[in-house]
Amino acid sequence: MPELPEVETIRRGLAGLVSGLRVTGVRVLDERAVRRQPGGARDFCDRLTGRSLDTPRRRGKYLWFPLDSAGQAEGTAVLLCHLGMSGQFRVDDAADPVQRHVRVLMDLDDGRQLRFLDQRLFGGLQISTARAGLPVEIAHIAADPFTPGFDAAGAGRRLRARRSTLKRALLDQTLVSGIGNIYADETLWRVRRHPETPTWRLRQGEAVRLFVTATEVMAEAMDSGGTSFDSLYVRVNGQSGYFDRRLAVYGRAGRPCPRCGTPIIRMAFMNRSSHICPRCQRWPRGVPRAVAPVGSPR
DNA sequence: CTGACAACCTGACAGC
DNA sequence: TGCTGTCAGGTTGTCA
Repeated sequence: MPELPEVETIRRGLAGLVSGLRVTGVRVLDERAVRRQPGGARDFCDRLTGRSLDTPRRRGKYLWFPLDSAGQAEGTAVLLCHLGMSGQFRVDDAADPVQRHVRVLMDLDDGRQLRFLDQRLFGGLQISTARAGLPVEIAHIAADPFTPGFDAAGAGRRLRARRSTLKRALLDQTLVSGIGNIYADETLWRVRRHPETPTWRLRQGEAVRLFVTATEVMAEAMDSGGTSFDSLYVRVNGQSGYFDRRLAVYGRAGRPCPRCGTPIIRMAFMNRSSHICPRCQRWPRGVPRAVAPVGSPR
């Protein structure tokens, strides 16, 4: 579900609701939501209780709250969060009924609760340490296009140095972070490139253009509050995003391409799907369509 | 370095 | 009605 625009929408919502509030109590309703915490749920609660949440930060699809940690020598403690496929944050009155799939409840000192929900449990929370402003677990994640000082030219050079294909490269969080399946497909449609185009085939200007386009798509999505297909992605206040109305190809197989009217097709990609316009995004010249399985007849 | 694949999970939906 | 299979926005680790 949540890619960069959704995570950023959530971050902004949380910034206005919980920044500066103190966590007075923590309840882990499903241990799997904190399985990345080395000391388990007990350790998670101990390390979070009594701390104040600073304004949340984000890199790519990761979100974290610096915790007030004056006097800590070896780094700043943070509450690190990844939403996986179905993670959500909600801020509710402590007396409000607890929604389905709530995994962690955090009491705040203004009488409300920060609630972490996650249907599929691919996401999770942990208490971590930040060094140089970055939680150590995500030091390997590349900057995203909205990171101050983002180097599009450098990203373009690294993309062209890869011996891979465009969609794989766009999804690679160690090249540029934040882009997921939706925005990769939308970006490739805008630049009229097929997902299987070899990375080394782009000229430098085209590679930079690819990331600039991805940035534009995601900025527009943020303006719409993100993309909601169902209740698995909603904002902190429960509202849906509405960028789905602006999608050109993702999830639109069989519907007309907004540019040329040709029906959009869905194709298998890494146990998932790619959505393309077969007319705007031609198969790259000289690239074999498919490799015949070894030993297959004729 | 690159790719393929399994694993981590739940639930909605289609088809029989 | 109920069973089975398929699919879904992501990341990580292992193996070739």
